[in-house]
Amino acid sequence: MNSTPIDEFGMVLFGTARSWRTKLDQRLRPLGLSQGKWRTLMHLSRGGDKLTQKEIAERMGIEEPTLVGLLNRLEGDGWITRQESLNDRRCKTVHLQRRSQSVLDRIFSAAHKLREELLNDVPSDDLETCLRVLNQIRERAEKENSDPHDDGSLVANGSK
Amino acid sequence: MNSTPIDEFGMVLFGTARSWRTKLDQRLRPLGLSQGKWRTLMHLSRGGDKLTQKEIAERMGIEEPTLVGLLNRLEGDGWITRQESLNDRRCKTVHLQRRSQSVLDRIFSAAHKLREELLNDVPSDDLETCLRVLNQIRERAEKENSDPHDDGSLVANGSK
DNA sequence: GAGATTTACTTAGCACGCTAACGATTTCCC
DNA sequence: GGGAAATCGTTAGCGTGCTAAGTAAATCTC
Repeated sequence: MNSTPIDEFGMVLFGTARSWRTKLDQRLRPLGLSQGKWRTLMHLSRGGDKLTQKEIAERMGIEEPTLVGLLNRLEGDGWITRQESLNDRRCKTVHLQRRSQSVLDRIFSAAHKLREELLNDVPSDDLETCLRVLNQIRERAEKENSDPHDDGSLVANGSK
Repeated sequence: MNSTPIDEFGMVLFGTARSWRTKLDQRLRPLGLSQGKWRTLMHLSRGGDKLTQKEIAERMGIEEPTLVGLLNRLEGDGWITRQESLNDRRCKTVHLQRRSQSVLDRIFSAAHKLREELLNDVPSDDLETCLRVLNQIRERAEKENSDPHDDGSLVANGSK
């Protein structure tokens, strides 16, 4: 009645993502970094000193208030600075401090090493299939909701 | 230079899991439920009124303190009760309230419906491959760490 | 050009994951 | 049997995600 492969797909997806994240957290913790921090630094590094907070949040797939917290901590630790934009005083651009490059190298290296450890004996055909499926699912999930008949009629008798 | 399929695998995995979770959160929110809550109820429903908190946490793949918070909220909302074990007074068993069954039905149904929406046009071969790969990754990631020379000296002159 | 709307960042408050450390109980072992 | 160790639940404190609502600046509209 339950537990078709499809029924457990979500659970496996969540579990795998959590395990991966936890592993990376453990390895980067000695550097004083966490997933949110290194992800932010990575995106900044790719973006090249001219991204606004809005743009960074978009690239990272998180909401702006979440990014604010991350940037506050990164600024407190001295990895980045915020700077008001000249053209548009609503915006702030975010800049890596000079000392951040060395830590970025370690981040990229640790992340790459972990990926290799986790993926090295997965056949590359399978990996590509998996990647394609995941991308397909994400696109579908992010599509603005259809929800043809989500019908509020589910009532939920009780609770809070 | 960058973006081999392998290099983005982690990002895609995280992103897909987040999108899926967010979608489900949105749909179950009208019921006053969140991912943590419905996952807990589901596991309780499968476990059948005799699991201790420790066992539930294990099945859910979360730590005990995390479960404590979830159970507090579920108890506050009247979905479950805690009961001291007779045999071992350190343990508590967790029990679904009668009214929880109807909400469980809706949870299972909403989760199943979402899975179908997200997965229905993925070829089942691909899906199985994907599931197999994910399970393999998770096992690898959860394996007690080897980490033969995680040594802080990783330095990585070279960047990515 | 003044008022309404939109946009960018922030604040406040919640959910849920973690580790570390504590109290109560049980179990282990001499 | 009695002290050490292990086990179970909890509390405390933090990180990272969210939504809702607030402030300041830019833009749109009349």
